[in-house]
Amino acid sequence: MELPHLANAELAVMELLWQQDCLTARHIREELYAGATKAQHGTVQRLLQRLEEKGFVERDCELPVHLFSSLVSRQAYAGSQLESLADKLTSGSLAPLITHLMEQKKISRAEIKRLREILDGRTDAGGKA
Amino acid sequence: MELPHLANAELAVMELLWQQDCLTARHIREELYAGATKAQHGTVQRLLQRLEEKGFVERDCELPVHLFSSLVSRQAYAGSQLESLADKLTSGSLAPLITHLMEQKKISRAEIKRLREILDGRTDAGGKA
DNA sequence: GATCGATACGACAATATGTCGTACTATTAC
DNA sequence: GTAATAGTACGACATATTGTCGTATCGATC
Repeated sequence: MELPHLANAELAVMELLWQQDCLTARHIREELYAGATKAQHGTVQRLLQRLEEKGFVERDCELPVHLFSSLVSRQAYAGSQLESLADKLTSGSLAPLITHLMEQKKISRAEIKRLREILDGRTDAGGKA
Repeated sequence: MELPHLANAELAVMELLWQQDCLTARHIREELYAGATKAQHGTVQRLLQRLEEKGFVERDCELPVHLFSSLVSRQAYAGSQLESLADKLTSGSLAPLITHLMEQKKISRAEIKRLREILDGRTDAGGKA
């Protein structure tokens, strides 16, 4: 996998595309820069262009007003980031990471229950997230 | 927690300090820049200074040759990074991250076993790593 | 005080990122 | 066809981070 890292503004764009199937640049600008006095046309286009280069976003050029949609799911990105974290810090193993959080009581009882269900194969990791 | 992010060279220094209790700058330079022609005195001092500013490293100034030791364990750092990852991407929940890795078969059977043990409280998360 | 090793830190190059401005294109209105 | 409008492409800049180096300084030893 090994997806590149996304910076804040880029992630904000992806957040929108993860919530809605496809959006125009205008739509994204209105969401992201709602109160902005200056029109951030260029900024959004630039962000989308770079996300496209990174392979995170797809562009439908059928119409003159392009439609953008995400090519990488939130989970795929999150998973890849988690993997590289583990690779960098714990020889690829998740155990030390989770052990530490457990010891620090950073994992709630509900979360523990959910994780156990996931590991047991009952992968209805529903909950809210 | 919320520890700052470490860049590659900084992490390399921490790796050494995680392996050995305390080291001189010289020692670190010899490990990190073994084959270097130029003497990277300054570089290492700078890295150590910045790590000190970030609160990752402690300096013992008793002797004129300072001794450096880590203030943040590998696990603490890894845990904090994992937390901010989850906060940024999955509302703080680990379940979606792990679910995805499981679905992608990115987690080995052994690792699953170990994680289950951790969740069950038998926190002898030994293994390697 | 000269010398040697170590520390302190300013400065620079490279990179990444967010932003803006301008040029170009396509559609619509006249 | 041309003007006006909306959208896209992208060069360019400001800022921040990081790795690197060079120089100044400090302390101990001789």
